[in-house]
Amino acid sequence: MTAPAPGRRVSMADVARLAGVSTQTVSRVSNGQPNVVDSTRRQVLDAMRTLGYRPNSAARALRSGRFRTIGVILFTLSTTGNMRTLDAIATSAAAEGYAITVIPVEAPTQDGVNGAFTRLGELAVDAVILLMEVHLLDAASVSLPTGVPVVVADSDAGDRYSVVDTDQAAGSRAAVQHLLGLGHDTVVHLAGPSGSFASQRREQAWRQALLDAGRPLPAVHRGDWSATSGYEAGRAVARTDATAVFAANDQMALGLLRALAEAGRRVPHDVSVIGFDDVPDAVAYLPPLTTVHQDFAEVGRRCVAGVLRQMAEHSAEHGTTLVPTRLVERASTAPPPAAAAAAASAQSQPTRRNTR
Amino acid sequence: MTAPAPGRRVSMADVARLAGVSTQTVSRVSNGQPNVVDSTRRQVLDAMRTLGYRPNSAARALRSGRFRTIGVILFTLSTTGNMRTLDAIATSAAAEGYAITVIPVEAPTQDGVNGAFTRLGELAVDAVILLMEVHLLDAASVSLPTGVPVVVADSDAGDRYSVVDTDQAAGSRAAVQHLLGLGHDTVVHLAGPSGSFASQRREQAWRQALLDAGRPLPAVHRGDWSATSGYEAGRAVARTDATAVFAANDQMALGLLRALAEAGRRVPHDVSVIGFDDVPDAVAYLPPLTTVHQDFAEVGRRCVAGVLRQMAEHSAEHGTTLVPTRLVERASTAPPPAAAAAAASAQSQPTRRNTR
DNA sequence: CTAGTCCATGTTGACGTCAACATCCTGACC
DNA sequence: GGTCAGGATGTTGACGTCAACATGGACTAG
Repeated sequence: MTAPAPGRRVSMADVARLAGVSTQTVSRVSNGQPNVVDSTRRQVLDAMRTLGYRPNSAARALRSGRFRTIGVILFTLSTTGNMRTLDAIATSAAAEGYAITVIPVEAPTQDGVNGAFTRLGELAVDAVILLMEVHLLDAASVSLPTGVPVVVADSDAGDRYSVVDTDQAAGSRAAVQHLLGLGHDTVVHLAGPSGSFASQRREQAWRQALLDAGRPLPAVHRGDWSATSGYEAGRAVARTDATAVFAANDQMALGLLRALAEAGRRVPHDVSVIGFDDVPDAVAYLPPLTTVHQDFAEVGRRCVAGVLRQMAEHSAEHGTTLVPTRLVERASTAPPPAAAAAAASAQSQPTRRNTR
Repeated sequence: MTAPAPGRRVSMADVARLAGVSTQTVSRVSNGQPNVVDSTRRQVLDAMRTLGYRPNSAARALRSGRFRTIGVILFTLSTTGNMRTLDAIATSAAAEGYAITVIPVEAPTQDGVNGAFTRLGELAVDAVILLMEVHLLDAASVSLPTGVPVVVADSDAGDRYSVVDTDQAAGSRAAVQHLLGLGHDTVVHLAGPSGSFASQRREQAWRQALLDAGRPLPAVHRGDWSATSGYEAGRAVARTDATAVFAANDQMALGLLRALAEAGRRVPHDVSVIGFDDVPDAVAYLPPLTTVHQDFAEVGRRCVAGVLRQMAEHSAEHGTTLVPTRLVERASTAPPPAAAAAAASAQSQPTRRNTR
């Protein structure tokens, strides 16, 4: 009989026996090679269907040295950015016939990263996408296996790795300029954690934009990306006479909105608020949040394209690719109270700038 | 020389040559087997380090028939639930020495599911976790490869598969009873899409809870889980005299809160709102949202435990495991206006129930 | 009619690892 | 000193696939 031993997976040999051909012919049919006569091909396909044949990817990988799999190393899926980027990575990798293996790092510590890298060495991946800030990578004593293409997202290591990132600086600049353009004297910044590269970049761009416009530079409030930390910072902001706040992400902006509402400061009438990310919920915040849209999907696509290119060209290119942002105007920004009042009293007078 | 050919990965043979032992001894050291003398072991380990040896997982998998990888099939990562469950799956799988391969389904259509299942057949996975509603699975004409352990999350197919799910019914009941306990006459429901199993379960439990309490059954408002749809529904709710709303998820509750605020209905003073999920941001909503906490991490852990158990026992068990929920009381629920007024005017009088 | 060409199909061996079996060495005990 | 036990180490082959080469039949051209 041609029935394979029970409990064993169907192999090419089983199919070949049933179809009455050699395993090589089965291989050719399986890989869609052209030099097989139609009648033979049909026989083989029939046999495959009958037996429920599935190519053994382990044997294939062993033979070819390629797993058709990309590893993604990240700390947590529980941030909007990581999740949406991963989604895009998985989708565009699938389109190229690659699978995605997720390698979580238990804790954002040196040990955690080392552990992930050690596991990585044994994992069946052809390339690696790092979804994390590279200074943690530097702290890791284990280096990446050589010869494995790597692309880093969300980092500043363009001189050593291939990096894909959102254009944090341009986005932040757009946010500040939008507020200044509305007539605000200056813009307060609610920054992310000081250890975060994205946070640093946004903060620096905010500072530079104010400097370039010759505006006063208020003290920085700092959160940890969470809505709760935004709320804490918001209570402090509410005690000041700030008229415009640029929050480094939407979640902190959400907390900020709540703190301002509780303090009786109306948004955008008394205070304008702008966020960063454009999370799906931002449109439903109270009020709907003006924010800087990040194209995470594009970041993910470019990460995949990057590692595939490195694989194809056998190169270890480096350099930074910046994905542009887009300002999404909703209802949380408006001219400052004084400017609005001035505009109301004398509509002809330009309200480019006002002093308190 | 012992240097391996450039471009080739280091194999056991290379290590064996450098250490002056057989490949089998290298294998033994690599797998931590005890019957190797210390001096030999040291030599081998040194050689491994020198050459940067990493076991070839393809060869290992080919030999053992096990990939130490679990496939997770899902439509999108862009829902809180999927993302957090996947995070937990990845973490607990890693703890057991398993990697996670993400298999995205392009579209929630029959074709999309079929495509994913076809790919699955060739993928290097030992087991599968399905993060999707099973009615789509039924529509798929391709069946799961036999002999592969499967666990389904978020579904109702306990009679055919091993299912892990949140206890939707108990959570919904708790939400309704919380509101009734505060003195509301009845509770309006803002349901999820009618095609969703989770949505159906929550809606049914809400209905049953009201029936059990002998309360009137208001018409159902329906959204699509998004904050925007919650806002639309909220505008409709605001035109009614409803005093309590149970939203089927937090995002819709967020939109609902905005619609109520815009309509001048104060939460919780005029209208109480309760959500479902307990997303991290819920604490920063305006007001902070009372909601039903889902333990996605536990769902993920049990999914992994389930497939591992099936692998170990070589069984294809089925049945449903329910993960309990927890009501988180924040600031969006309160007694209804009439009851509050009555309580204020006559504190001694019990306010169990009030009529409009 | 024969030499030559092209193409379908078959045969062989190698990818890297590890289980099973084979061998060899050390040391204990009579 | 000889025998034997037991542990360390080596040898062989198989897992499933596919590239490279081998074979052989059909058809063309001179």
